Amino acid sequence: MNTIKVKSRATGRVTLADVARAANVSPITVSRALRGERAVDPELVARVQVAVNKLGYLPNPAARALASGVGSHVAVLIPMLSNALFVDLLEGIQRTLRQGGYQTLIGVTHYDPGEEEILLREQLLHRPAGLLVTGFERNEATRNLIAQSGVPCVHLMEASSVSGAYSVGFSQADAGAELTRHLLAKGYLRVAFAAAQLDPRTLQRLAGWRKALQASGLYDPKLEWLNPAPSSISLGARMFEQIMGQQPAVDAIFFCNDDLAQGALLAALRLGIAVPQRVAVAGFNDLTGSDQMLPPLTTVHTPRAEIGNAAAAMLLKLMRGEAVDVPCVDLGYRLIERGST
Amino acid sequence: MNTIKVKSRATGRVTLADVARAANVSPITVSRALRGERAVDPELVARVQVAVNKLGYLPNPAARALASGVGSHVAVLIPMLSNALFVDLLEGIQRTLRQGGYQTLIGVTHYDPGEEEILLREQLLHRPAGLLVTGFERNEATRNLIAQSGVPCVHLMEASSVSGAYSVGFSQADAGAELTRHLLAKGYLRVAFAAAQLDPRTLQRLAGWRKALQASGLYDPKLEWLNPAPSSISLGARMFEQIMGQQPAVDAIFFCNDDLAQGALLAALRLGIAVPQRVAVAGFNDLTGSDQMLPPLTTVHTPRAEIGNAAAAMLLKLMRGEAVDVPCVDLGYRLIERGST
DNA sequence: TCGCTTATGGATAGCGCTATCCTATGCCAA
DNA sequence: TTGGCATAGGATAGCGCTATCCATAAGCGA
Repeated sequence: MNTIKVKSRATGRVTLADVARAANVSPITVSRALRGERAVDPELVARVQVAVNKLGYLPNPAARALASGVGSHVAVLIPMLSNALFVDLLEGIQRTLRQGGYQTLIGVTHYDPGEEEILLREQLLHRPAGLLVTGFERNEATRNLIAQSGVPCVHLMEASSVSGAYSVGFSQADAGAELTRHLLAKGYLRVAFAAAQLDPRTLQRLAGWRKALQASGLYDPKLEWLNPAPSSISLGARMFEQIMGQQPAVDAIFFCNDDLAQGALLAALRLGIAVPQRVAVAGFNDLTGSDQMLPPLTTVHTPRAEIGNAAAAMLLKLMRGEAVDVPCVDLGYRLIERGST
Repeated sequence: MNTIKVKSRATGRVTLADVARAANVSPITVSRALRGERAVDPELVARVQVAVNKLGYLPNPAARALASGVGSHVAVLIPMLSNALFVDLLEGIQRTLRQGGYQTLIGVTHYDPGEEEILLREQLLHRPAGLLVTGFERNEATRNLIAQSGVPCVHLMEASSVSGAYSVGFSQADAGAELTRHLLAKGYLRVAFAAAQLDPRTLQRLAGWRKALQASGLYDPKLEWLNPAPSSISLGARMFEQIMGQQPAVDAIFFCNDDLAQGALLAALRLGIAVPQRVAVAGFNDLTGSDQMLPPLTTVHTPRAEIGNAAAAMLLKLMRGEAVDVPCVDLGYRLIERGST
């Protein structure tokens, strides 16, 4: 018998080889034409394009990943999705990355360095083309993993210029200090700082608050209210009651996140404590609803969607091997004064 | 010259072939031992395990995907991350899927059927092992894509038993009706329904409300306040002002989502309208902060984390080719009566 | 004219797995 | 004994791309 034995596992999908045949060029030329890698005669590129459109060719990401050793997705590690801040950040990231042809794989670390390490290991297995991580603080193993992986990485939400690292964010410490100075300028003398979760960025805001108070000679460690529990509206309410109960002299409270501050405003309403007359309340991040509170909440607006966009755009450049002129982008913040101070 | 020409693009990572050599078996046996596919002599399995541990072997997902034609991830399509409901849902999904060894790829449709279709096409390119989509309503092209892809799919948040489809959720219509009956039982006679976004599930709750009112002979089309804009706290405030301005006779309002209801409660506070004396307010979903409002918000608690878990577990079974006994799981809901009604 | 470099198309050989077929072995009924 | 059949290991051949080397052509100074 002289029949050719064919054991095809063909999936029926149009492959690069089909396009090559239709365009009458070699497969590698199609590959190069589509990726823009190396120079290809414009006429051939056009022929390939026609064939691609006619056949409806769509590249197979798995094959591409296997052959090139790098995937067509970006791994994003963020602490928590229940903080609206990160939802906005993610929205910006996804939008920009999709336009660049990359998928976004989200890993939620729950603020746990160990979980972050595990997640990163898993993600690295999938050979992401890029990495977006929140802030700079993480355990050594994780830092080494990032460095040794050789995967381009941009750090989110902070703007410190750690040598050789890329980042997009703003100075959390400056923002904390500025909000504190606003309160001082308003005449408040005993400005408490109330925080939950105590992640690195919260602690930077704390440092900013401390610095501003110390500069005015008004710093007092008893004004620090730090609670490691997760941030939430109800925790804000509890902390407010606690502070007012134990330190009646406090005349302003800077909450490290708007959800806490919103809880505090609701608690004040419940307890009949006048804001801002009896005590002023300020938040951070300008989350949904803060402008609807009673009174509307003074806060600091942070440009997280823009940070997501900019970080993704920077990462796109890095993944394409293009040069990034400014490795550390500071997008600033904006004090928003409302009725609560 | 008789040197062997080696042009290795080897990545340096431990491959299945390395494990096979170390365990002194063939590569395919390693593959089978690790996947549990086909029977393999327990002794060989043990030898393979030892080799895997010694070498620290980790399978390459891209190679697996290319060879088998199916990826090691699940695509999830949800409408929006800014509704906390979906964040909780996602958290449940991710947790369960990760334990099953699958990655989660999130696509946000922004409640746009066209965008859903585009996202699905993109995702299908990546040959997901499974699919999780929100509800049943989508355009025909998208439905066909799902059906023709052959990818196992579970529908989230609804519990209707569409033939042949898998779903985990609860009856939105029943929940809407029950909350309405609660209001009627409390003696309210002119119960308005105020909704935004107007997605399918919202409309099902609307239908439930309608049915309950009609059953009591209290239905009046003028009590329907439907706004296609995205749901938010501030929109809730605006809608509340509008309703109270235009229909002073209304004595209770059922908002289709807690964010609207929270906005309404804040507006009531601002306007000096007593809740529930002058008008009762109820929400839906029991989102964060609803229990902290003034007065605390009556609402319907929906088990979205559990829905995520259960849907992911069902999908895991389907992806493994196991039988699913109950294709349509109803996880129910729970009326939570608080001070606002 | 000869080399030399710079473009550009293609042949070849994998990337690291799994589907598929084949073979060897053991067990049982007839 | 023999055939039938289930069990389990392995050889082979891809999956659909891209990295790498090679070949050919063009440009150009000496």
